[in-house]
Amino acid sequence: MNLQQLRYVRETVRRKLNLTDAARALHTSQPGVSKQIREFEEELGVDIFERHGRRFVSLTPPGQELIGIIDRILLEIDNLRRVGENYAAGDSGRLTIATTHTQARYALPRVIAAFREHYPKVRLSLQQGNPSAVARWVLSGEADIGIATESLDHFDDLVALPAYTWTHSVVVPPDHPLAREKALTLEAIAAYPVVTYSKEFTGRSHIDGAFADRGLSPDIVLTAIDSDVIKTYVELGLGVGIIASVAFDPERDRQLKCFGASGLFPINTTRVAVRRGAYLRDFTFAFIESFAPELLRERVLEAMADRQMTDPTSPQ
Amino acid sequence: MNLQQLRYVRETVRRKLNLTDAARALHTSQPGVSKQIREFEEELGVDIFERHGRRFVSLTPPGQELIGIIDRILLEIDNLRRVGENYAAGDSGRLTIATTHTQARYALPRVIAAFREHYPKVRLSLQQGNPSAVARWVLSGEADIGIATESLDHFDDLVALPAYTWTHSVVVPPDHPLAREKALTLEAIAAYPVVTYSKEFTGRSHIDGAFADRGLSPDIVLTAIDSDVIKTYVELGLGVGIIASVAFDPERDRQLKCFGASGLFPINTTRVAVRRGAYLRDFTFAFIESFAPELLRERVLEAMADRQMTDPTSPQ
DNA sequence: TATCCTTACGGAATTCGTAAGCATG
DNA sequence: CATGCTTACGAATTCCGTAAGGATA
Repeated sequence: MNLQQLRYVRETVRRKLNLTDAARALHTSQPGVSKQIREFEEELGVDIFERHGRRFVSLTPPGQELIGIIDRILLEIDNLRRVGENYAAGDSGRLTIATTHTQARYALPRVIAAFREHYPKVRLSLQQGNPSAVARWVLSGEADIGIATESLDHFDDLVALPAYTWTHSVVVPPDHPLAREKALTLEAIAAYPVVTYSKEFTGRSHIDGAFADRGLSPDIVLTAIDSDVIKTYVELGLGVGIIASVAFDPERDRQLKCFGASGLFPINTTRVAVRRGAYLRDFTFAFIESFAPELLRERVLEAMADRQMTDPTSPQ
Repeated sequence: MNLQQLRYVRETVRRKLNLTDAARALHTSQPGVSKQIREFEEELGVDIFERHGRRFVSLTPPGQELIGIIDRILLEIDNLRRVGENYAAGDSGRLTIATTHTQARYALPRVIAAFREHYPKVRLSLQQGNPSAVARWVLSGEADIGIATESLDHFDDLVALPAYTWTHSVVVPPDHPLAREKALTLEAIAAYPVVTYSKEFTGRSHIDGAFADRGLSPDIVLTAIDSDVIKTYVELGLGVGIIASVAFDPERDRQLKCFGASGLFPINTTRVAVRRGAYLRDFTFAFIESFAPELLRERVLEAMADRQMTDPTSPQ
C-alpha cells in the first residue's frame, strides 16, 4: 500500500470512474494507474470499483467506505506539507481564494491590498466561479478558502462562517418612471422589466423569494453574474436593476438613481468557508481575520472542531 | 513522502526518540530509518527532531504538530485494511481485547464463549494488564477494545462507554471476629488488617476514597491484582478481604463468609473503550453488544462521533 | 469502431541492508 | 568507550512508461 495508490483511486472517483481521465489529470500513464489500483484492491482483498467487463461503472460497497477514508488520509497528507511550509517559510507560500465576481470586485480589493502589505511573499490567486464551484474548489482542496453569499452551508465537510451582512439596492436611469418615486415597493418594481444577478449568485435567491412571497413574478429580462454588467444594461434602459448595495458608487454611477432596498429584500450574509480538517497556514488565518475582524483564529478553529464527525459516505 | 517515513517517525516518537529501538521494533535497519527520517524532514523543510549532536533529544514545535497528523494518517491506513478484511473475510480475523484480571476471570468468560459460537473463525487474544496499560494498548492500536473499571475515561482519543455497574463485597474467614457481625461498617473493617486489590485495579480508588472520606486509614497488608489471590490470603487469616462481588462464589468459597458492601463503597462502572476514529469490524460491534447489550452498534458510533475534534498535541 | 481497461516488458528510480564513521554522555 | 545517529555503497525491489491486446457501447 502506498500513497500513489490512494491518489489514483481518489482521482478516478473524482473523474467519474474514468481511469484514463484520472491518469491524464495526474500526469502519468493510464496503464500505471490501472495496475496500481488492481494491486491496491488485491492487497485489501476487495474490489473498489464495480466493473462491467473492462469498464468501471460504480463503486462497490467497500469502495464507498474506503473512499471516505482515503479522502481523509490525503487531506492529512496535505496538512503535513502545510505544517512544514508554515514553519519553514511562514511568510511565503500560496493562498487560493475561491469566490464570486461580486466579492472579488467589491469586497476583496481592500482586504487583498492590506494582505499584500503584510505578506508580500505570498502568491495570491483568485478562483472565480459560481457559488457551487466555490464550494467544490474548497472541498477538493483546490482553494484554501471560499467566499460567497450562497450555497456554502450545505456541505458537511465545509465550515462556513458569517463574515458580513449586506442588502440590495435598486438602480434606475434618471429618466425612468420609478426615478420620481420617493420609496419603492416590490409591486412597483415588478411592473417593469428587471435586470439582476444570475441564478444562485449574490443573493439572487433572496430576490426571487421576496417577490414570490408577495405573489409577484417580475419579468427578469437579463441576468448577469456581474454588477457592472447589470448597471451597464440598466443605463441602456433595459430595465430596473437590482444589485448589491456595495456595487453602487455615487461618484462613478452618476447616470443612475439608486434606492436602498434593505426593506424590500431579506438581509444577505456573506460567508467564508474552509475545508473541515484542513490545516490552515498562519497567513490564511490572517486573511480571514482581515476580511472579517470578528473571525479570529480561535473562533475559526472552534468552528472547525465543533461538530460531529459523521461522514455521509461511510456507514460507519 | 511515503508511508514508511510516517511509520518510522511515529515509532521513533513512541520509543522515546531512540531511533535504534524504533528500527528494531519495525524489523528494519537503523541506518535505513535514519535516512528516511532525514529525507522526510528535508522534504517538509523542517526538522521534526531536536538533535544534540547526533542524538535526538526532543520534538521541535513543527514536529509536535506533525506527530498528531501522522498518528491520524496511520490510524486511517489501518482502517483501510480493516474495511478490506471486514468485506473480504467478514467472519474471520483477529480481535484483541485489553483488559484486567477481574474482567478476564469473571465478566468475560460467558461473553467469549458466546462470541466463539457466533464467530468461530475469529482469533481472540486477551491482553491482560493494569488499567493504564489497557488504555495504552487501545490508544496505540495494539488492542481493538479495552475493558476496565478505571482510568479509561481520561483520554481524549479514547471513547469509553459504560457497560455495567457492580459493587464490592467483604470476605472473612468463618472464625474471624467480623464473621459474627450482622452488618459491617467501614470503621469495623478498618480495625483489622485488609487484603485487597493493587493500586488502580478493580475499583481500588473507590475503596481508598470511602475510607479516606471517613478519616480512616486501614492497614492494607497485602494487595493483588487478582481476586483469587486475595481470597486465598484471606483464608489463611491474613486479614479482611475486599473484592468485587462477582468474585465470590458461594459454592467454591465455602470457607469464607461474604458481606455485600454496596452500602460501604461507591458503585463501580466497568467501561468498554475503543480508539476514537478507528474502524471497527462487524464482529467487534457484535462483541461489544454481547458484553453490554445496551451498547448497540449505533450507540457506539454515536459516541465515537459525538465530540469536538480538538487534539491536544496540535495547537491548531 | 471508438473508447477504455488490462497485460507484457524493459528501463529507471527508490528502497534497504551492510559496513564504516563519528559525536555524545 | 559504549551508545547512537550519519554517511557510503551495492543489491534488490518497486515503480512507471511504451506497446500491444481485448472488451464494451
